[in-house]
Amino acid sequence: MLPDMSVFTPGQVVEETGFSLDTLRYYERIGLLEPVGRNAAGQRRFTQDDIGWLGMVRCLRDTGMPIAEMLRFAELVRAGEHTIPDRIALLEAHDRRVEAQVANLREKQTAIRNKIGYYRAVSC
Amino acid sequence: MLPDMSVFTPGQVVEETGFSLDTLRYYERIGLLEPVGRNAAGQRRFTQDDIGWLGMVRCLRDTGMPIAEMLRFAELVRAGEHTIPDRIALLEAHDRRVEAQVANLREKQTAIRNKIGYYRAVSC
DNA sequence: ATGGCACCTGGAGTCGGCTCCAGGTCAAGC
DNA sequence: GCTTGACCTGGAGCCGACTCCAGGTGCCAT
Repeated sequence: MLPDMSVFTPGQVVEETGFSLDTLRYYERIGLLEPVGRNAAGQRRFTQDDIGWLGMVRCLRDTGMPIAEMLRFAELVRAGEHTIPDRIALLEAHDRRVEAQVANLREKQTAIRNKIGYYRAVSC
Repeated sequence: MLPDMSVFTPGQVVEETGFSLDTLRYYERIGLLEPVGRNAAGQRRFTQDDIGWLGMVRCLRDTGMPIAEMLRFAELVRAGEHTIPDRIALLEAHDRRVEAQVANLREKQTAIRNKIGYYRAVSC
C-alpha cells in the first residue's frame, strides 16, 4: 500500500523544516503549532498545512521575530479571515524591522571592513 | 577648572555607547573590557581608548558575534601587534557570516513580502 | 549639615529559547 | 519471541546575556 503522501512523520518534518524534534514538540506545547494529529499509537502525523505553517515560522524566526509575537500572529490566523488586515499590519511592521536590521548590519559591516583595512595597512 | 576631556564618567559612557551601566560592569567583570581606571573614590573613569574599544564591541555585538568570540578577539588585541594577521582572519570570518546573515534575511524578507501580497490579494 | 544623586560591590535572579532526561510504548525485521 | 529504533510524556536543566538588588560611599547644592 502506498504511504499517504499528505502526512508526515516527525522524522520527515525534522528533515524538511530543520527544526529539531524537541523544538517541534516545544512549539506545539506553547501553542505556536496547533495540536498535531496522531496515529493510532499516539505518534504525531503532520499535515501539509503543518509543514506550510512551519515554513512561515521559519521565516519569522530567522528574521528575529520573538516567539511571543509569532503566537499573536498564530492567534490571528486561527481567528479567521476577518483578521487578514491585522495580519498584514503585523507582517508589514515586521518587514520594516527586518529592513532596519539589514541597514544596521550593513553599516556595522562597513565599520568592520574598515577595521580590516586598517589592520592590513599597519601590518604591511 | 576645566574637566579633563580625555576621561569619561560611567554616565557619559552609557550616553555615548548605548550600553547600560550594568552591561559595562558586566563586560569588565568577564574581561571583555580591561580593568577600567578609577578616581580617588574608586569610581570608574573611562579613557578615549575604552570608548573606542566599546565602539568595536558594539559593531561585533550588533552583527551577532557571541561574547565568547569577542573575548578571543580581545585577547588577540592585548597580545600585541604580532596577532594582527589572526585578528584579520577572525574579522574576515565574521564578515562572511554577516554577509550570509544579510543574504538569509533578504531571502526570508522576500517570502514575508510574498505573504503580504497574498493576503492583500485575498482580502480584495 | 543634610539630602540627593551618581556611583560602588558581590551575588542572585531573569528571560528567551530551547534541549535533555528517564522511563515507557509500539511495529517491524531477524 | 526479541531486539531495535522511532516515537511518546512530563518535567528539569541549560545557555547566553544581561539585569536587578541590598547595602554602602563620596560629593555637591541648598
